[in-house]
This record gives sequence, C-alpha cells and structure tokens, in this order.
Amino acid sequence: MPKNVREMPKNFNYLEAEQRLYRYWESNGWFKPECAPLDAEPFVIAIPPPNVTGELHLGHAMFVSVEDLMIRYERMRGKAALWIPGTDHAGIATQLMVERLLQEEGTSREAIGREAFLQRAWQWKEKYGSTIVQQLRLLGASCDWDRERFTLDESLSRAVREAFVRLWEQGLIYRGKRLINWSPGLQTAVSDLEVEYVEEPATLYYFKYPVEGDTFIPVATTRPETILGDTALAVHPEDARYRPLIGKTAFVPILKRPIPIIADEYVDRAFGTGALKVTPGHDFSDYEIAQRHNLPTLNIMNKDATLNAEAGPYQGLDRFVARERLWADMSAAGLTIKTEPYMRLTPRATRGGEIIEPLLSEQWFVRMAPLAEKAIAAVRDGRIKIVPDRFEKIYFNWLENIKDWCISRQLWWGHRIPVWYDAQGNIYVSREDLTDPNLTQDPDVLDTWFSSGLWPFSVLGWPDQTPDFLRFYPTDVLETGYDILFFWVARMIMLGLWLTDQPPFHTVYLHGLVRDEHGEKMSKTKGNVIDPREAMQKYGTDALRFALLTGSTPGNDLNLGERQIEYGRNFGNKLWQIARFVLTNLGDPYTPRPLPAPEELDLPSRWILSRLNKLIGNVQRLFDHYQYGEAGRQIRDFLWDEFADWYIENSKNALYGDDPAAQAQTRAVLLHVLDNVLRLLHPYMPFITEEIWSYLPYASVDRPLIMARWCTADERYLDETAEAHMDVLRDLIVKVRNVRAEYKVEPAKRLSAIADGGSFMPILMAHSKMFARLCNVERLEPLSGAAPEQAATVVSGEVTLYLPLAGLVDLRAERERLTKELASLSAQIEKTEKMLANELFVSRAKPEVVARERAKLAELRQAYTAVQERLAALE
RNA sequence: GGGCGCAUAGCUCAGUUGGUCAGAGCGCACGGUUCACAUCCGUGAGGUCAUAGGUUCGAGUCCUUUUGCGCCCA
Repeated sequence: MPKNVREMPKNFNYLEAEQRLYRYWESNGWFKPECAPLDAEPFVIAIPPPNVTGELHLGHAMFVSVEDLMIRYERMRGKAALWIPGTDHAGIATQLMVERLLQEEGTSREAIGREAFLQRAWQWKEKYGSTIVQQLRLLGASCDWDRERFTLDESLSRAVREAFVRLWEQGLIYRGKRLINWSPGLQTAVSDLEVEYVEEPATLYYFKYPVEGDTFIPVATTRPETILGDTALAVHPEDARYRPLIGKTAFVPILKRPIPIIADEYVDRAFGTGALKVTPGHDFSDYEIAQRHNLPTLNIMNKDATLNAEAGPYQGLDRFVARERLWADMSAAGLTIKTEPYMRLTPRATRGGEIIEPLLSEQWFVRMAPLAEKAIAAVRDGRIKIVPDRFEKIYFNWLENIKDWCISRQLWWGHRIPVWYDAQGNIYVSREDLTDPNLTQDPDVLDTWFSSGLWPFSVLGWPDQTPDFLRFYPTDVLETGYDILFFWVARMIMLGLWLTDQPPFHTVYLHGLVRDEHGEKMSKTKGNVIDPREAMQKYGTDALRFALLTGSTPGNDLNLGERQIEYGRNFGNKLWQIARFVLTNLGDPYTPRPLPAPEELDLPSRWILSRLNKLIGNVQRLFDHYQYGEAGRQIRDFLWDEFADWYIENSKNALYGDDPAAQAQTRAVLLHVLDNVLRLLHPYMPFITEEIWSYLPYASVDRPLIMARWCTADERYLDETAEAHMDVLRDLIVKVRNVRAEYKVEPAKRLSAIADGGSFMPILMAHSKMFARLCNVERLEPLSGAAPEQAATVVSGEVTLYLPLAGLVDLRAERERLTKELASLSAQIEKTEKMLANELFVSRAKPEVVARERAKLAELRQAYTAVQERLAALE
C-alpha cells in the first residue's frame, strides 16, 4: 500500500529530539529485558555505580557510551538485554560533603552525633543523589531504571551482612592490631590501594646514634620524629664498618631509651650511612624487620598525627612540628651531622592528597589468599576473559602478591560492621541487629568497595534466589576503566566466585582514560576539562558518543579534543542529509518494493550492495572482538566516502532520468542501504538514527529502531566483479577531475572525452552518464582514428580517455605530467615484477595473493604502454 | 628494582588472524553558491611507520636490542 513520505526538517534538532526520544523509549518499556520474548537469552551488564556525590564527567560519558552500545547491540540481536543502573554510597566522599554542609551551618558531625548525622546524610542523598543518575540519562543510557539500586538499599545491605557473616564464619574475616595506612585528616584507616606514592623533594637528615662505650653510629632518615619510636638499630651482617657493634646497645637520642643493635640482610649498605633505624610502629618495612627479630612495636602517634606520651617531651606536638623541635634539640646536643636534599616517595591519600601515616591500629581484615586463588584460576582457565588480554598479566601479578584487605573505616556513612561486643570484649557477629542492651555495636563501617564488590549479584537480589537472580546471574560483561581493575573488578571476581560459586561475568572489557587533546590529564586547575554536558549542548549527545567510541581502542587512553566532538556532529549532519535525500527521492506516495535480486541490478547498485554487505560482515567480526572503534570508523567511511560521495551522487541519473525501472530499482537500493546503516549506527548514535528511522515510510510507533533487528550480511550480494568495475570507473573519474583541476578548467565547463577502452569499452559506454554527473564529461565517444593532439590523457588499466582541451593544454605540461605518471607506473611494475619473479613468493604465498599481483601487473603494463604511446605521439 | 603500554603526515589518531607504491580527521594550498548537505563538494601537497638486528617469499603488523615518553606494582 503506497504511503506518504513525511518531509524531514533541514537539520536535526537534537536538543528537542533527545529528550523526546528518550521518554519515548523509556515509557514504552524498551529498556527492560521484558520487551524480549520470554525465552530470549539474557544479556546483562551491571553498571559501574557512580558516586552519589558525582558530577558527570567524561569518564562517565565513556562507560555509558560503551555499555549502551553493547546493550543496544545485543537488544537488537534479540536478547533480553538488561543494564542495571545504580549508585554507590561513596563513604568518604559523601561524608565529607555532608560535613562541609554542617560546617557551613556552624556545627559538626561530632556536635550533632551519629544518628542526626546519618539523618542529614540521607537527606542529602535524597536531594542530590539523583543528579548523577539524571545526567546518565542525558547520554542516552538505556538502563532499566525500575531496577535501579543504591549500595545502601535495604536489600544490598542485607547482601553485605550476609557476605561479612559468611566470610567470618569461614574464618576469612578477622580483627587485629596491625600497621595500617592512616589518614590523619579523614581520621580513618584506608586500604593499600588508596595510597599512592609520589616522588617529592624532601630532606635526608644525618645524625649520630649514640652507642654504648661512648661511640655512635651515623644514621640517616627522612622522618626524624620517628626516632622517638625506634626499637632497634639495624646493620647489614656483613658490613665491616658496624659488625663489631652488633649485639650492643644504642640509645635513642634525647629519650636515651636503650635499644639493641641487630643484623638484618634487608639493610642496604649503600643507602645513607648503611645503618638503619627501626621504627616498627610507623614504617611497613621496619614492621617486618621487627617481626623477624621479635622487637617491640612502639606507637608514638595519636590519631590526629600529634605525638603521644611515648614521645616524652614532644607529646602533643604535631608530627611536623615535633620533627623541627627534635632536630633542633639534637643539634644542640651535638648529635646532628648534616642534612641534604633527597627525592622521597611520599605516601599520599588518593583522595585529598594528604600524607598518610603508617599507624598501629585495631582493624578488620579479609584474608585474601584463598579468594585470590579462585580468582586467578577463573581467568587462567578462561571462564573469565579480560579485554585487552594484556591486563590479565597485571591482574595475576596483583593477585599473586595480594595482602590482606583492611575493610574497616572510621566513618559513619556506610554499612556498619555487623559485630557487637559485650563488657568482656567477646565478639558477636550477626546477620540481624542485636538489640541486647548489654551489647554495643562496632562503631566502624565497611570500606565502600566491600559493597561494590558484591554489586553484580547484590543488585539482582542475592543472597535470595530471586527470579531476577536466577534469570540474570551471572551477568555477561563488566565494562569499566582499567584504573579500577584492582579496586573493583578483581574484588568482584573474588567475592563473586567465593559467595556465588560462579564468575560474576564472563568478560571484563576495560576502556582507557579520557585525556585532553595533548594527552594531559584533565583537571579543573589546568582548565583543560571538557564538560560532557556542555559538549552535548553544543554538538549533541550522538556527536559526543561517536567521538568517544570511534576515537578509542580497548585499554588505550583517548586524547579527546573538541575537534573530535565537532567532527561527530558533522558526521551526524551528513547522515541526516543523506536520509533527507533518500527520503525525498523515494517518490510520494511511496510504494513498497523489495530489494531486487543482484542480477536485476545495475552496476552501481551491485557495487554499493556488495560494499554494504562486506561492511556488515566486517562490523560483525569487529564487534565479536570488541573492536567498536574500528567498526564505527568503517561504518563512517562506507557512509560518507562510498554511499554519499559515489552512489548517491550517481543515483541522480537514475532518479531524475526517464527509465522508470532504473528509478524504482535505485529507490529500493537507496532505502535499503539507509535502513541498514541506521541499524549499524544505532548503538553509536541512538538519537539521530531513531529520529531518521521515524521518517522511513514503513515506520510506525511500535516498530522503533531500538527494537529493530541487527543486520546480517547477505552473501548473495557480494560481488567482486562489480567492485572491480566500479573501481575502474571511479579511478577514471578521479583522474579526470584531477586533470580538470590541474589545467584549471572551469568547473561548469562541459567536456567530452574520446575513449579507448579495449574490452572494458561496453561497460564504459554503458556508464557514460556517470561521467557526465561526476566529472562533467558530457559525452564519451569511441576512439576512431588518431587521438587528438590538443588533449589531456587519462589512463586506468586498459582504458585511455582523451580529453580535448583546445587552448587549455600546454603540450609541454602534458608531457611532463605523463612522464611523471610513466615513472610512477614503471616503479610499480618493477616492484610487482620482482615479486612475481621470486619463485618462493609464487610457491608459498596464498594463491589469491599471487593472482591479485598478476592481475595488477597486467593492468599496470597496459597503462604503461598507453601512456608511453601517448607520450610518443606528443613528441 | 619488576611489569605494561606508547612512539605512523604539522597536530590528534586508526591500521588485531603478516599480503593491493601507507590511511582518516583537523590544519595547509588551489577551486567550487540552483537542484540532500558550506556542519558541505572537488583536487592537491605532506610520512626512511622511533632505533638496530632477526624470522618470513613478504613486516607498520611477529621476535630481540637501544632510545624517549607515560602508567602500574614494589
């Protein structure tokens, strides 16, 4: 039944369309797996939950683009696609946010107390927690919002308790007094991963360590205040300088506390003075030495990084003040030697950047070795694959050297540790709150990553065997940035395998970090930040997504400038204009017509359909290997460089000509290609493709592109001959254009050409209109007799075209041009001949490669002869 | 100290089972306003694919070396 074609506006109004389309998709339930048949195979991604405190940045834009692409692709393949959204309570970040709020009100968390503070935190979360989620929607994320989760939700908190209790019961969680990383500013323990070591200029202090017998050992340190906590002096057992002193007693400067001089191979004889002061309470390496030698561990520091009573006269001073004071006192006592500048690896908090202090403290830990073992095995035996695979090595290396995980945090915002104590200090661990008034709950909360580590199953209802858990767990792909491979991915794998006995996903896809145009990290202070919201306002969401998706390869960082986003916008416009052209040329009303069989089609149609189906095959192969960037670029190239520049340009002949059959055929092909390209591009640019789709003559509100079927290549349309023939025609046309440009022929001036085409003559003559359309050569005439003298010559394979250019062609210039051409041909011929003369090449290379080279050589020789003859004629 | 990555046109980057004188965008030069698109069209210039060796009939692509830059771990 014929249908009217709606006219498309001149441009895509993305600001209006994005919101409308998003509502359209969401309100029809197409983001939900339930829109697929009941027996459809599921495809599930659990979103990397952004911090509730978060503001949208390009990192979010990146993961949303990639994951939405995966989800939309699998949905179009007929799977029950489920993308579970949610947010992370982000313990430290959120707590700081709320504390700042309180500070502005002139109060503090300590002043209002825990209950009131948590109330305020929840209020804050209710008010601002949806900001980031709303921003994800702007990016087109096709998440199932009915399944949105928050790590502090009731059901996820139950999962946390279940996990904690189970690990406790299995002896994998323990409480202990250990040296941990302490953040004095935040007043909490942090894990190893939350400390980064930054090389910074510091001072190396040399001083005399008094030793019994009125002598001394010179020692160097970067942190003199720790002298007060020394419990030994260590030297290398084979160090001749100090060997006689081993076993003797040294005296802590100022405090005059006696400590032993021990021998340990750990000591680096070449560093400093070759003698090491041992401070087990405030240094991780020293702590290990102390363990080996049964040395006491002395804690000299309070939680606010002031010194305690152990520091004697320095009690109450901040560590840095104490450092100065002690050094001055030692200097007065004649114990100092010298100071020199020194580059030191300073431990700093990943969040906030303050200096972290190793501190002896009672904390909760997870014994990681047994969990790590399973996690290693799962990747080793292929149950989990990491893309790109080089990260597997990094993953193994970390897990094989894993340390126990400090999971308690001295914060209020988070999952409270489900442990109670009685007056005697007995421990009660429970899934349910214990209300016995004689018990008090541990005041600490768990590391935020502990709950994130359960995310892929806790969001689906675990530990309950809910319908969602049964249907959608394990999930399929975990997609995130490589920077949280240890923080999050490895922990999810460990906890998932341990608690659910299954890998939580079969594939880990890691994307790179988004940097600025010149590879610098984006930061507000540098002012090189691209705000995704601004970019979306300016260029449209599709433009941003396309730039992110096609600008990157898995695991590699992406240098993104505004130029790339602008280019995305330009590409979207090109697509829009192509669609506008196709649709306005379908005939109105449009009569549906199936795509003709290959043998019924003209050459350009056979060519473009061959190219299209090759593209579909390539895209499929690339998608199978997660090569979305390359796939997107190939779609772009096809659409712009082949479909628009050649097929569409040339189609005007048929469309505006007087052959109804050719016109109908061309219309069918145009529509078919557009239809397929929209499907291929939808996961990249969902908005513009859906909008264009709605203008297709068979569009209807319940057949949206988001639910359309993914393309599959139709091999019947692959046509090497058509491609080869079109290549010759295109090559000739480019060369004619080139001649026109070189001789500055007015673009509007119509030329005619004389053709000497050999066996290609029939094809050439049959497509003479193509020359008229694409290089303004109005007539092609077969050569009869001698070639005209006042003409430029164009050669491709066995075809020679003479372009009579009376008055325009300078014979000398033409000879020069042809001589250059001849030299180029000659070089290629030589190379090809050499290759084919090599018997090893002929015998060992793949037959099709050899055949291709032979064909190429024949073609080159024909062209060479033609050019040579022409040159001779012009002498 | 150990590991990983990167090094291709002025700039930013593609180039994944090794095979058509090496590709794109931006920038540059020249030319283009009726008929889808100036968010565009046409033509062109520009590269010893960091270095040295090796494997192979054939290497930007695989192996080894050196240099520079970046990241991770200790």
